[in-house]
Amino acid sequence: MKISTKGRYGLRAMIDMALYSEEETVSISSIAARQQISESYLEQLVAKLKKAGLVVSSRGAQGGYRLAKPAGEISVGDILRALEGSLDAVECPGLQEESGCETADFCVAKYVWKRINDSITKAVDDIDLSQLVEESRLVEKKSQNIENDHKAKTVRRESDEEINLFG
Amino acid sequence: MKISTKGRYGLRAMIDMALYSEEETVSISSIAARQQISESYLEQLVAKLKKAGLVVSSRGAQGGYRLAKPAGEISVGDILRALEGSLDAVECPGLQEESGCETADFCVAKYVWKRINDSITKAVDDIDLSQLVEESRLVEKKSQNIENDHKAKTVRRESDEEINLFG
DNA sequence: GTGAAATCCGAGTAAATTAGTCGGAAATAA
DNA sequence: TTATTTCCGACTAATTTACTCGGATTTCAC
Repeated sequence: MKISTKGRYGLRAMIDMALYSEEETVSISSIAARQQISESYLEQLVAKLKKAGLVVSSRGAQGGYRLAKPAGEISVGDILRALEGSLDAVECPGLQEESGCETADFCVAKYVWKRINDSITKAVDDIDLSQLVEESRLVEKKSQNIENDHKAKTVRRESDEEINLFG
Repeated sequence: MKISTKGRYGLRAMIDMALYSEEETVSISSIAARQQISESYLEQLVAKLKKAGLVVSSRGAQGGYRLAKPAGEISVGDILRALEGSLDAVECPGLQEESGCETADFCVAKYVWKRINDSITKAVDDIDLSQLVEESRLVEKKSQNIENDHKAKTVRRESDEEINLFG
């Protein structure tokens, strides 16, 4: 019942790309360095993201990757499904019409599986990359402000917004 | 990102027990037969449920298992956690205070993991065994009615209630 | 045109997890 | 006393995870 390193690293890579790929392409090696992920492993993950049409690449020196669409059009669900496959916690045949499951008619566990699946789907499809990029810039700004020790009130307001968005 | 056979079989076993253990204990072998689960494997699962205090046993001939508390006091979350361990899809150290994660301050992926974890927790803790027992009796009644081909309107009303409960 | 920097591609692999099986000891009702 | 049942630990095959590695191909910069 865990999201594997594929999904975990892959989402971080996509956030990284969203942050850095607006003007130029970013290389696997630069993402790997920033995110502390093995380069050769990340290569595989990005290949899946490319196959799913979430990123585009340019080969050769100075090449790299960019998002294939605006960050606002890429949901966390798109990313995780590209890397992990179906996010359904239970692939219960009883949930389909004409199921192959003999006990489906009497089995009420399927309602539980459906609820869990639906709640996961909703959670991941409600967040898109642009929200995470925004949040990321907010966090960065906040830590800068704390370092500089000024504009305390502004910081507090931004922090509240963050809670509204993700709390 | 899947709930394993432990959780899947185990929940079905608990529903079965809730349906049949009100008056008498039920044996592993009878659950296994009804639910089409291997007897020796089910043994292991029920041991976990017992350890978690969800069922009690009586040994020897005519022995078996019963729920340790009323069905209404046992949530699906209790059952699945007893069998699967933590249901968190990501055990992200950045979600704890004083995390060991170096990049936690800048990592916004953690908000995603928190959301997913919370939505799963809510989904499983909102359903208890008594709801599933009720639903199960409803489904059984419905199929009896369909067989007998009468009381069609009553059936339709009950079906609507079912949708309200689990839709 | 040569070299360095990149993506691209497939194969291989150690470790962990899953989904069980098996054999037998201990308890208890009939 | 015997059949039924829980209880317990060890074992195992298959699958999945989390990578690594070697090399082919493309393209920019000089």
